[in-house]
Amino acid sequence: MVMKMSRLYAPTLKEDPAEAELASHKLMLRAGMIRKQAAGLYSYLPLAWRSLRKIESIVRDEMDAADAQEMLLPILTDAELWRESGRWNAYGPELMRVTDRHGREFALGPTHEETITDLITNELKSYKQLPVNLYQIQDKFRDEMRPRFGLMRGREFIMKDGYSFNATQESLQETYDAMKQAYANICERVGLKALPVVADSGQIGGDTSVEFMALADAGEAALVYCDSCGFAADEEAATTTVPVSEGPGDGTLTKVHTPGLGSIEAVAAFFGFPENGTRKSLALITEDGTPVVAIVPGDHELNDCKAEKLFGAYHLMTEDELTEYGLHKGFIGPVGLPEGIRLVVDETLRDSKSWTCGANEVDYHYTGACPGRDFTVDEWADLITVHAGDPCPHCGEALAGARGIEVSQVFQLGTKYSASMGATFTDEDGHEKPFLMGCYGVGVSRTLAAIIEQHNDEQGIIWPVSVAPYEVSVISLDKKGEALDAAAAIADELEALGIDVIFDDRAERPGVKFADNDLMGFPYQVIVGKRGLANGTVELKCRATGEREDVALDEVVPRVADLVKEQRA
RNA sequence: CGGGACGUGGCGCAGCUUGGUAGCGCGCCUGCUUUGGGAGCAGGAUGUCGCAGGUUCAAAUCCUGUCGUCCCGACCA
Repeated sequence: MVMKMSRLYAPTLKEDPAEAELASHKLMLRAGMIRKQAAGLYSYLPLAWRSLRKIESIVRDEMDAADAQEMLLPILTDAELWRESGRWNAYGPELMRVTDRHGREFALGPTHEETITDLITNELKSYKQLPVNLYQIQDKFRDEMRPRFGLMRGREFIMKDGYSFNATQESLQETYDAMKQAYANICERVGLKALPVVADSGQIGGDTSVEFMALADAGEAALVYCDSCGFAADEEAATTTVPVSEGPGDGTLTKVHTPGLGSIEAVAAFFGFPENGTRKSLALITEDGTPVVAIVPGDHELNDCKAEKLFGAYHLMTEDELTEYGLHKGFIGPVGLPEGIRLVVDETLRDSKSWTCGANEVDYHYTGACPGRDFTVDEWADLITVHAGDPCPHCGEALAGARGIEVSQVFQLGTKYSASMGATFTDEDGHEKPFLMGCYGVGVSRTLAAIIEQHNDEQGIIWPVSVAPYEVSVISLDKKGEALDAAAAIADELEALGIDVIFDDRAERPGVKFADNDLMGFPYQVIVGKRGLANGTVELKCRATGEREDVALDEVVPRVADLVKEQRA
């Protein structure tokens, strides 16, 4: 049966709801696709659900083609497993916890490394059974500090999560590469312009990771990419070799009176040098209480993500702590650092021999400070946040910046979970070894939001055919009579050809129908009215281009069917 | 969790400063007219003003608390 729009549960809104900020969020609410239940919790109405199922089916298709097998794990996971992996505490308040009637604790799965590892531990014993790659599509739960932007960051969301178990690094790399390719295919097929970027592996752990970023100004993530060599990275993870200019002076250590110049900007201006020629010194306390001075080029920031890896849960020194350690805000530097303070310097400064930096004395800076000669560096490390304009680490060309929505991510986990949970197999040589694991996630509901974010205009959503809730809408301009009958017949014929079609049979005025159909974004509209029928034609409108064309009544069905089938991914 | 804003028919908002009858637009229902880009006229329904206390003769309005929502920041698919 052809779906009739008069029966469709899709309450549309004329005005933007006050709570929505992003185009995708507004449009999904306006087009009657989603409704909020509570912060970060949404009901998917029929239109959204149809698109989600299409996205899922593309995901399944690609997963199966890459030799992964679908299964389903329980959403509730025993706290014991989480304690074993150490994440019951490490995951923190983001883990939704529930207690059963016996007082036993469970987590609502935010991801399923523990569950899957526990499962296969008992079943996979030999290298001969490997590799195994399993996936599921399921609701996930994360008690986000700040759910926002509709489906972009929900507390309950749909995710495809997959896990591979491999015997060797080569095998893991192979699976990982296959997943990466599958993810690129998925983005392409759902109509997303996405960039695979080098990522930080974050909370899940492990060492190698790539995120797929759907390019969108509304994206929460900043990324940098290189037009010449194709390198791309999450700003959090990007490394670079920033050329640093040497400071003023002839390279001899000189103390300069700089009264009141406690900022990089002021110091650079004072010396008439770019900020890049100065050195920014930050005093902080690491997780284990060690005082550290971290130094980065004056025009760059300390990267929080990198710093946390190095220092643990660190914090910048408070005024009191600065005093306690004999440091002066605005005039901190590497020369004459008080005893006991560890000096960590960004890699990019390795070859710089003439620094302009604080003198550890109020109102004084040094020029010409030279590492090795005037002070000793305890550790060189990658500390800075890379910016657009910095050179590409591979080819040296200037990096461009963009914003993106992280729609999927692949990780090589290594033995992080298998080791802590005692998940081992027997290798060829008879030795027991922990599995090498990979994990692969696609934010399915977020992908839906990202697609809309990339495909919309003033009028509403513009669905790619592959994920449109309906591929064609047939609109009757009359409430009854020949136009209605002709439209009904066209809709029937299209459906018989396997096209997803919806029939706008509503007793609404044409303007209302056009507005709703544009808002809901069906890729093709077949508009049937008396006027055209008198000439034996109907109008075919392409939502994406806005082009309309009169097509003979008996040609429109094959015509639209072909157009649709061509564009199915 | 820190900072900011907001809770008034289904949706978008006004009213609150200076306490006293709850209002507008959209949507909804009925009728007539209209009918190729969100129609016109006429009639109609819908509110414990987030919740709980307090002040007062009287609270949407003032006070206290509380819950919820949104935005900015730290986390992530």
